[in-house]
Amino acid sequence: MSGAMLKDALVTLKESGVRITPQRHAILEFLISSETHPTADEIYKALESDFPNMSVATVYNNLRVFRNSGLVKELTYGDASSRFDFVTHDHYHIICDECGSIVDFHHPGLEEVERLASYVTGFKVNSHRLEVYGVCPTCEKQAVKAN
Amino acid sequence: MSGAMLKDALVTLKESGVRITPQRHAILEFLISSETHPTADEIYKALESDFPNMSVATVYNNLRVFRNSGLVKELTYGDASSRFDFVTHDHYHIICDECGSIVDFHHPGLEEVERLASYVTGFKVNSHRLEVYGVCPTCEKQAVKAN
DNA sequence: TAAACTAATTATAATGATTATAAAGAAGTA
DNA sequence: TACTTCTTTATAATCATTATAATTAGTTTA
Repeated sequence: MSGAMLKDALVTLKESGVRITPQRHAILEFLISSETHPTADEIYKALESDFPNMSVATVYNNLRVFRNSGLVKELTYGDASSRFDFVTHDHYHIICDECGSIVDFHHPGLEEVERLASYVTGFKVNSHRLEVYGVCPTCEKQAVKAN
Repeated sequence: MSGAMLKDALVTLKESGVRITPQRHAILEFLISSETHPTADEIYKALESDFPNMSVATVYNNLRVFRNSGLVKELTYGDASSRFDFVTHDHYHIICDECGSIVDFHHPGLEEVERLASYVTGFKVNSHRLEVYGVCPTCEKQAVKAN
């Protein structure tokens, strides 16, 4: 079923006039199979063995292409590098304050919040971003052990 | 009343053992009076005339100090520089996709979302981040005019 | 009030993520 | 197959932010 997602993504790209190169194929495939919201550099390193000559710029360029096609979402957290997430169905992220791990969770969209924001500010609303922060079970366990 | 906010902030700092320097005083004052969620560089430039010898590092250092004391919140948006927001009472931000302007709005906290996220993922929740994106009235007017 | 202790500031260099550039290579098409 | 155009590569540049080390200045206490 992740095979179908890849195929769909390739069709989407082709339809918007984007050429399918081996590098693009590999980056997409890696993103889809990945559970970990990788950084550009992690993608680069993961594909190094298959593409020894690939440039980091290629990874960045293509992530931008994918983002512009709506296939990939960029997650930014100030300090560190951006992370990239293949868009499947809508979900939110919860992020561990200790180890930085990112876990998906589903929740109905926050249309009510969007409506209120629009009403109060006069903006025409396009989208929103929500993240929850906390401590993941693994880190919590270690904290308990340490006491 | 913004004078009271500054006074409170200075007390908070003093109580946590942070020295009050003229630079810190000025940065805080500027942040409180500012409506625009400035970047570190904007703060630096704004205070240049009063503190011709101040270093950019001082601005960054002190913004970190203020953040650690809970006085200031850092807003990160990937591409550009971080923006800094003096914490008054809880509010969310709505951001214009066209011109980047940031406007505050108030909404009851999303405790329900936090609860669900915690339940689904097993995380101990600390906080959340919510932003709404759209087009501000000014940009909307210009878009209409352009058609 | 002045000495002493320690933290803060300054100037500068370093870091690290991301982007720009220009030449070489490869997709897609007639 | 040859052509056109987009993509990749390698490298240098940019820009925000942080580290460093020397100097300066708050704060405390006698």
